Amino acid sequence: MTGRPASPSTLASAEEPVVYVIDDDASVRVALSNLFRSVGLRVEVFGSAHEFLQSTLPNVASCLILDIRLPRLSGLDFQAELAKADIRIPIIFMTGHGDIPMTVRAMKAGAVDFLTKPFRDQDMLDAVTTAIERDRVSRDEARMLSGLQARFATLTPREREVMALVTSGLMNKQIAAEIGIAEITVKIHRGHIMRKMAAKSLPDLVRMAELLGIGPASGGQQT
Amino acid sequence: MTGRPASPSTLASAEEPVVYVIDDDASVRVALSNLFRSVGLRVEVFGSAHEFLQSTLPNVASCLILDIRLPRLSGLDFQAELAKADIRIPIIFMTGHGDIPMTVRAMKAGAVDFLTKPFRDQDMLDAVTTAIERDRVSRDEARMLSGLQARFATLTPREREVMALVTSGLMNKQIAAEIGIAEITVKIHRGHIMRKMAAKSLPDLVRMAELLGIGPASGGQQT
DNA sequence: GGCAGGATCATACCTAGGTTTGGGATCGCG
DNA sequence: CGCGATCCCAAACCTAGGTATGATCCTGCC
Repeated sequence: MTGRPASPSTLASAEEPVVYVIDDDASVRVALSNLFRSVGLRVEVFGSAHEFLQSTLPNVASCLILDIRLPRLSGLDFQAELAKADIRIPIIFMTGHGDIPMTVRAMKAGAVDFLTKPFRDQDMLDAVTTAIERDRVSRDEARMLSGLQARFATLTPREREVMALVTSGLMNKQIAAEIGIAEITVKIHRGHIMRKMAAKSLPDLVRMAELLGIGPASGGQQT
Repeated sequence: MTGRPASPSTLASAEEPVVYVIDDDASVRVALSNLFRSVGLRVEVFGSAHEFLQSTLPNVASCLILDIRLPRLSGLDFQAELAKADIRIPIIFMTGHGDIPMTVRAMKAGAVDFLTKPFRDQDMLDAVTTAIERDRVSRDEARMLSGLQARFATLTPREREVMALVTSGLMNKQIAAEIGIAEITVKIHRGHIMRKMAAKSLPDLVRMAELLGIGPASGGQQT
């Protein structure tokens, strides 16, 4: 199973997940690489965090395995850096001599697992399975949300305002009074909103508004 | 979650939060008790998990502090037991000689923090603040949800069915065709639903359905 | 048996939502 | 300066949603 699809598909969940391993010890890289390949997982290994950052990451479900004690940058600092750069990827830490505060910090920051060396292969594989699944879900959600946001971005300011009021449950006439325009104009805005957002029904639009975090305070507040 | 205070108030967030401490070492109990009292927090101390379980817990924001090494029951097992008994309370672990796997297990199970003795007072206070706030939010949500569920329980089977279809975005005539009744009957059911659920608008009802986890999965919805 | 609650439906009537057609005003930009 | 985008509105017209009145039927229960 080495066939690498060159297809420009956009569905992360439809492609082969990847496991990234960062470790300065070549023997660790080889061992983990073999372990993952033995269960049919794609693996990419790196000798340092720097190398990892310079590679271009495909948009597929993935996870990152790294030692808490990296050469230049500590694993925890690297985790924080990824978060700051908005690179969200589930992390599994390994450590030979970590301590509890480190563990707590890593787990609080969202690490999937924190394995002490030597660990059982099965523990690592379980952690990777969890991490990949978590990333798959997270990517699916992110993709859906970005589609929504793209459509929302095509709305004019007025339309966004009306959408917030519509999804909050106000009637057209109330919206008209609220923003000082005629009811017929609200209806027209509303029609545009439904078409631009590709909402099949009002409940549909309401759910979109929920995902977009649109409350009556989001668009504009007056009076 | 059955302990109901006799007080007329129902808002946990409006009452004084409580910190529960379970430790078999009296000096620890005293020290922590003093620490929390010094910042104006209510404290209840217990010498064992058993004692804690036998007390009736008031319905206020709270958190639990316990040593990973409890006399009879380990802190981790106690955590698991609470979860199994559906007693949700944020837990802060303390340990004198814990290890990393313990820490990981506790954090994965939702522990707020895992402090190694000796810890700085401020670290404990920070953890408690986080835990109390988390519990406050969680209790507020639970209370809101239980109100919703109570109202949903007053719906007849048919009304529940119609509610699922309405909130999924179908028109009355489509719903009528779907379940084989007249459109007028759907309208009547719909009116009952809005009144029983105390929904002020369709968007309102849609959001309730979201919180209740009601999908178009006709028939029954089991999670 | 009779009563309550649930489910069904018809008629009538009203309100709310939505589109089309057609028009007008403002504003930024090439 | 004209073009396009945005925002505004009216009249006409149609569909969808919602309520009230009154009625039938069934079922479980006292």
